[in-house]
Amino acid sequence: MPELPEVQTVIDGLNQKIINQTISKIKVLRKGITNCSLLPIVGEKFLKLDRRGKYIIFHLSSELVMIGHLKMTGKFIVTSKYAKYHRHDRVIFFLGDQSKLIFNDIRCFGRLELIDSAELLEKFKNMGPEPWDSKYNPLYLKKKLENRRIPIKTLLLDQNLVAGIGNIYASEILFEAGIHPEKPGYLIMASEFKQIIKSTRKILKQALKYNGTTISDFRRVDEKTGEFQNFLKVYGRQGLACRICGEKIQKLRQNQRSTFLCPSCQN
DNA sequence: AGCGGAACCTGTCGGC
DNA sequence: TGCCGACAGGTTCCGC
Repeated sequence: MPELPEVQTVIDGLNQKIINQTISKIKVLRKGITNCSLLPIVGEKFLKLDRRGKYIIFHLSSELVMIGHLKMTGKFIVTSKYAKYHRHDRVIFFLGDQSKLIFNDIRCFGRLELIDSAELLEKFKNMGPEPWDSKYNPLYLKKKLENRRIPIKTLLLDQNLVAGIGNIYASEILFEAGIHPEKPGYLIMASEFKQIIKSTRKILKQALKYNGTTISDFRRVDEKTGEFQNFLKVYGRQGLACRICGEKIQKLRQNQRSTFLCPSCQN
């Protein structure tokens, strides 16, 4: 479900609801979600939230940091402590103000991990720059892509290249950039590096503005959907007319994942 | 090192 | 109606 815009939307929602709240009790309803017991953070407060790529970083009033990843179907929902449980609720944090923070995840791929704050740098040391970081620049892309034989679409999904892009936005970014998703890294030209960076920022910024994309599972912290699905130009539109040229949108399989493109606008 | 495929889980949808 | 396979926003591990 969640790529950078969805994760940021969740963080924005959580910022309004859990900051300065004390954790009074934690219920873990499913094993395998956490790397260790969450008991050490009972009694602590949520002080501040950060995002790195698709990870949510919960800074607490202690040396410990909780790191969350939603993977495909994870959700954070804040409701009244009296709201009934849902089928896929996995971890519940009871908060001081009579609300509860629920980690709900249909497929159980998502994770909540406690680490020492001193380990944060180490945790993300291999992750690529954020899309708005000046380190994400044409020279950087040239260095990282010039010897790669695999398709640019697959490369954009590599979190060690650039952080936060997933399967929906990879297709949308390459459509915006006018580049064919099967073009291998080493054949990308200098002008196209610039275009990829520009398109990455433009698409992600638009998606952020509309609170992310809801295809099926993604929900905001208040359970509303995102709205960017209404603005997708290729993802999920196979067989429909390209909004620019009228050509039929195609669907491909790359590395066991769907890719969408306009064969006439992208080459 | 780079690359492809399987695995991790659960649910839904389409075809027969 | 029912069964079966394919597919779903992600990441990691394994083997070549």
